[in-house]
Amino acid sequence: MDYDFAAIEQKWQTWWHAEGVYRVQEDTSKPKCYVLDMFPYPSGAGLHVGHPLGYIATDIYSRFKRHTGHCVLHPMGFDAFGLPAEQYAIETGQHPATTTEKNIATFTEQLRRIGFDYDWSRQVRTSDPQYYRWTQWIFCRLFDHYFDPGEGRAKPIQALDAKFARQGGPDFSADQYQTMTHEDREKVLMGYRLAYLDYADVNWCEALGTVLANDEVKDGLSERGGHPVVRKKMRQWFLRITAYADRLLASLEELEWPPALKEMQRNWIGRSEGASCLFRTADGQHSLEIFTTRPDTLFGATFMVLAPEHPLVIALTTADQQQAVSAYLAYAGSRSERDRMAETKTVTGVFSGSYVLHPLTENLLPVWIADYVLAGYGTGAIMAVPSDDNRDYAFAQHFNLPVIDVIDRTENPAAAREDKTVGVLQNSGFLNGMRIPQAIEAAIQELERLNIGTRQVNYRLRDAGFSRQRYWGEPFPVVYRNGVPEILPDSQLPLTLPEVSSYRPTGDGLSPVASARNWVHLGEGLERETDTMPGYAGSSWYWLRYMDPENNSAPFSTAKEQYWGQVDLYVGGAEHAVGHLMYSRCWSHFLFDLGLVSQPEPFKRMVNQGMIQGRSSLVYRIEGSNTFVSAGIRDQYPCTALHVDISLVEDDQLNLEGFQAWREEYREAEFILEDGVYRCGTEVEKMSKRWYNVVNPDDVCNRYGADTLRIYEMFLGPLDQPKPWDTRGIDGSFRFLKKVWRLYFPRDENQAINDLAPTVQEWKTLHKAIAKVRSDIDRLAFNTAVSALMVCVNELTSFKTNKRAILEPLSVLIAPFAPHIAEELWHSLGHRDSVVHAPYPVADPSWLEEETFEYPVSVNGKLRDKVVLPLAMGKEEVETEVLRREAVLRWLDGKPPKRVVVVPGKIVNVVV
RNA sequence: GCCGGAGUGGCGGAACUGGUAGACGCGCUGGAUUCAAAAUCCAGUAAUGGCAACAUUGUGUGGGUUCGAGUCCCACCUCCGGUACCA
Repeated sequence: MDYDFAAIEQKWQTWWHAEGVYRVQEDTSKPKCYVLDMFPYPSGAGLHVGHPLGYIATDIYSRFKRHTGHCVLHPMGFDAFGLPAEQYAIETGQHPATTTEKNIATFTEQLRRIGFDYDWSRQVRTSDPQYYRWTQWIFCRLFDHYFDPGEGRAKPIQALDAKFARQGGPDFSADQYQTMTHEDREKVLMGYRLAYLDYADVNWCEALGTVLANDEVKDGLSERGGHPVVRKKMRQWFLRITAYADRLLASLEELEWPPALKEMQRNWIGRSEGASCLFRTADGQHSLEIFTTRPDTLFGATFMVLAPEHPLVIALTTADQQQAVSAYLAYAGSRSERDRMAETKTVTGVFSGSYVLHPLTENLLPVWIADYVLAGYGTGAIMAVPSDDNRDYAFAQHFNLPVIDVIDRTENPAAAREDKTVGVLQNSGFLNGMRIPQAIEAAIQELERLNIGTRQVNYRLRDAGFSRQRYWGEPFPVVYRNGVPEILPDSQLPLTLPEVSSYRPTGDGLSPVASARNWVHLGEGLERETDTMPGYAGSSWYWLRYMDPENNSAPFSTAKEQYWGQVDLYVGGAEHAVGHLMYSRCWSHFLFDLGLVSQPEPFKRMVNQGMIQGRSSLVYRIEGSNTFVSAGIRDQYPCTALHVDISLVEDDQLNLEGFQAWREEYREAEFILEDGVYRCGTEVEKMSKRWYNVVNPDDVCNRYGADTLRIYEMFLGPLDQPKPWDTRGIDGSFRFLKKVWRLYFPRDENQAINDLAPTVQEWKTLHKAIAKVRSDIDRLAFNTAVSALMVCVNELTSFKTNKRAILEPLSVLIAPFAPHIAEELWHSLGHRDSVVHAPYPVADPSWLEEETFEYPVSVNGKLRDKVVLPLAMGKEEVETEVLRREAVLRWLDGKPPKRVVVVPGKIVNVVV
């Protein structure tokens, strides 16, 4: 009987499905384990072999946890709202729901073939009204709450409303608030809600009549059509994620995430401590607020710089500078973000004509305008300290502005200009002689005493834009009554998407939803919001829905949430390092404040799987001809490398007829061969249709089976490293499974499995593998776990092991990696239940005890003695141990040896 | 520039806290089996020298710590990923 993977895999996948072996039921008698994959966007292209890598890893991990007595939740779903489906709808007129449905079916079928242990009954889809009902529900809660900085958590907006009515607010009294109109009160509260409306720039393309996402804009032109794109203010929804900045930063500490990922999140939040400071203009008309992390260098400020977009630019420009400033603003406005980033070396700017007073020295400081200061960070204005900031220094040099050296670095000449810790203050009045950290403190205290500045923490993090002018997303459960937004009562959720006749943008900047007139207009002065939520809305809480996907009265039940708690292991791509993970953490913190989840942090342990790269094949065309030269001899000709479809290449040799048939232009192609064949060059690069190097998992499953695919993907290398796919290497994994098969179904009938007692060697081999595989799975080192299994199977093969006592635990040992063959083997041993729930074998330490070895000891090249020592003993320990032996000492005559050479496991050489 | 991570055979990669470098797999070489091939099995495979036992050199480069360094420290080079006029 041969290893017929196709029949085996088909058989057990059907059986698992029929038996419901992967159905998860909360079981309080067991410890829980929640293993999660980032759910995919169901694109039309289907999967390539890179996609399942992370899924295979979580599958092995979750199966292992199930074998070791955990109640495991390992769900899968689809992030089904998004742009590609909408684009496709625009082009074909098909409803995005239809194409999405079709794509999901393809994905599901591809995933099923690989034999994952997902509980498909818990599947979620973000575009399902029964799911987005609760996304809308959470949005309503965000709208209904504000962040109380005193308590550091979200509270109901009614509490703030009551507080304002009782004690007034920042710039109004209680009486004033009470007498405000409803509209005005709402305006005030809008400044606090966690989901709020504000005006912000969007990428507006007049020609297309639509708003574009950032990645649809290239160099100021629309990616499709190349029409000009301008910034335009529009009223949009935002999430006040900045309110949670401190908490999101602090709780990063407790997470078992890759250090790089945590660092990216830290940088994204970009917390910096410093001070704000007010500079009055010389005419006393205005004051300019700046933020600095170096208040200690206040005496070194010799000029001020405003961002071109700063609101005071107009007011501070004097008549005689009017022209120069207008010209500069026009120039700055014409430069895209990209231009600005690209040429950071060029110094540009213009003098406004105005001066401010230095708050401490009363000196006059000129106010300049330059685009190296960004409107979006801090206050959009800085005090320039050329002595301690490289950009300020370059600017001062270029425009010949004064420099006051305020830091004495003689103690540490190597210190950089912007070094924040090294040096002593000079030329700085009362700060003179202080070290930098001390001076920062003193300066802040002085600013606060003079009431012109205050200690301040600044963040790079911006509030998240939450509006999209698109069709295929969650509708906002919002109605405008005379322009004032109100959320729908929970009983009216879900608010489903209206049917529209066209998915094309309306041309006036509104979402296609706006064309559903009856849906939008509810009566006099009563209109629905026509924007939809962005792609990340549905993915910001989906892991919670898996816990209780059928719930019709709440997003999830408290009891189920308390059982499943945090995600124990989350695996996904690093491309979501800041977006999805930041939003999800924020929503989770918010739900925690509401008492809906038991921990603020959603994902305890996180791993980014590395990308599987493609191995492209290249052919070399001699320039100006249709002749192709083999890779080994291409240096003899001037030629260009061209990508060729890897399906036309076998073992790096080109299928010549196939190549000629591939493209019309190659029909007449001629070839210069080497050794009678055409060899292709290879290149490792991203797996992409563009390079014709995509390997489809279905093809691998057809040829080798899902178990081989799983083993090979894990064997390729560490989970988190990028690694090239090389189909030629897959034979090793396939051979491994065939060897496993032969242990259970030997060719020789006399070798049939029996109940004899295994030998010591057999036990040792098995238990060594158990110990190694268990610890490797724990640290997600699946590549070495597979190696350990290979060693084990190789040894058992050489022992011709056919003992049930070894082979039974072996089938379970292999089960997480190759579940189909394991299930077949398990049943072949007479079991009727599924191997999926079999207890994982435990390593017996008595079989792992160290072996000993009898070391021959040679003194000056002559064999003199023998000592018995553990084989695994270190070289030096052996040495010490040998020299301690009386018998050896006798041969040394008490003299210290010149040299002792231990060849571990072989001999000890002593040279006197 | 800054922040992460990594440089090990022909290739992918092992070596988990300093202790036999190159596990495991691919490829390659030789052999067995076969009419032949595929498949399978056995042996070998870092380099150099040697028939061999073995010796010497070897983990990007140069130093250092240590009885002992791929692993730790310092300096540098290269590659990958992220990020940036962030005041």
